[in-house]
Amino acid sequence: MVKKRDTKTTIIKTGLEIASQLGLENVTIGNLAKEMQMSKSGLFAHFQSKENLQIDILQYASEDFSHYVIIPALKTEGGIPRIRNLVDRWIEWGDKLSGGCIFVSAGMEYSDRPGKVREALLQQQEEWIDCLRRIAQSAIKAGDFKKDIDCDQFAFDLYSLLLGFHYYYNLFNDKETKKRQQSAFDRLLDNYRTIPKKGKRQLSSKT
Amino acid sequence: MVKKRDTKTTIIKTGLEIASQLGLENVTIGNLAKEMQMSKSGLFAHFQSKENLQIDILQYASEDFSHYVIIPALKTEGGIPRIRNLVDRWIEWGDKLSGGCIFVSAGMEYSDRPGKVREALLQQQEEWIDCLRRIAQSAIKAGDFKKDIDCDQFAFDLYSLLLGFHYYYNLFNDKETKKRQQSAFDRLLDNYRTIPKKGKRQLSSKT
DNA sequence: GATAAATACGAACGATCGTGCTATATTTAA
DNA sequence: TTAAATATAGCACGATCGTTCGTATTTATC
Repeated sequence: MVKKRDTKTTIIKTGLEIASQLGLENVTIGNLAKEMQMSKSGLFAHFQSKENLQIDILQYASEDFSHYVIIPALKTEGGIPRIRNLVDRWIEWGDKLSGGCIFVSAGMEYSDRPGKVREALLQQQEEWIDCLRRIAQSAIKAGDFKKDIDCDQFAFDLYSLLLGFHYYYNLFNDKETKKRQQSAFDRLLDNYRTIPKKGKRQLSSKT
Repeated sequence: MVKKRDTKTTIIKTGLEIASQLGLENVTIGNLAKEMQMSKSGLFAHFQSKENLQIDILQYASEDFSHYVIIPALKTEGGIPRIRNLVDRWIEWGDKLSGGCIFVSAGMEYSDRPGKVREALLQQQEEWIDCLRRIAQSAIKAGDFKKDIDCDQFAFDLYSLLLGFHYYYNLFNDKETKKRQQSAFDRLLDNYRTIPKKGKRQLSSKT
């Protein structure tokens, strides 16, 4: 049993689950300790402050996101297939948490709440958007995207779409959401895609 | 001085401002009373419960939104001009609150938080999305949008875009956000717009 | 096996939370 | 002018918040 050193990780995982449901600011030492069946002070000793706990949760989420979303997507062939793969994994990753993608909810929560937690989140999000931009660039290189597109604009467009998905999916529990997201996503790709042989309108492609 | 009956409204307005910054759940009787320079119990008596206060804040915000966004937009000519007008007002309205549009942040906050506040919010949001749908229908009727479009899909697309705007604008304080939003918005309209004379690609139109 | 370090606990702290109860002003109605 | 209604304040409650401290137990090092 490698129990002891795992305790901190288990706390963080549990905290992540709570954070996705109630928000990162509403992860309290008390309910987290109750969930873990340990004392408040015992749990607290792992982090020295609530702020550290919150940052550790974000850090863990970020690494988990890299592991399950970014790294596998970067192993697929560059271009549109990689983008599709990334989006699929992104949505799947959010599905693992009952409150959806933690970065989406935390981004809203900390938009006007200064402090170290916000700073940590901000840096993660800037890296993530940079990742989206680079993935658009790789699509240009692969010949799937037009050469003169604005990759930052693409990152904005794609992130907006996923925010919409998250909002509809988690607030309304709308079963049509995945369909709508897919439809909007196909159209988004079409706007950046290289024009095929003829000047005709193109249909959305599958997979 | 019609001071007395205004007190409740002032409390609600102040609560709305706090809610937009810290979230609707973090509007506390204590800090709200301090802000209003009155006693907790005196303030509390107006609402009988925190839940009522939160719902009143949402209700006030909804009426204010109708007054400054929806009703004026519906007075402009139907079709794309009305849609542009609506979006402009929507963004302006969010700018009045330091934390941005309350419905966006509250929607994220209550995606996984059962209760009467969530139910009230949910109903408002469904009405709002219905409003977006009807505005798309009016654009069809005006001849600006194609006849065979999915108006619910348009509502999803437009809401997603505004969520992206809100996220970028409030979290990153990115000055380019309005430009990006405008660019994505023009492209969104193009996707629903009736094809002009020739089959050529069209440029985004101004105003 | 002794020792030091890591881990956990119990109890308590001051602060704040939402919410009652009671009393006193203040406004409105008769 | 008085009675009723409304608005506000004061005080207290149990609960929970993040945090500290002293102590016991486990683990790793010599």
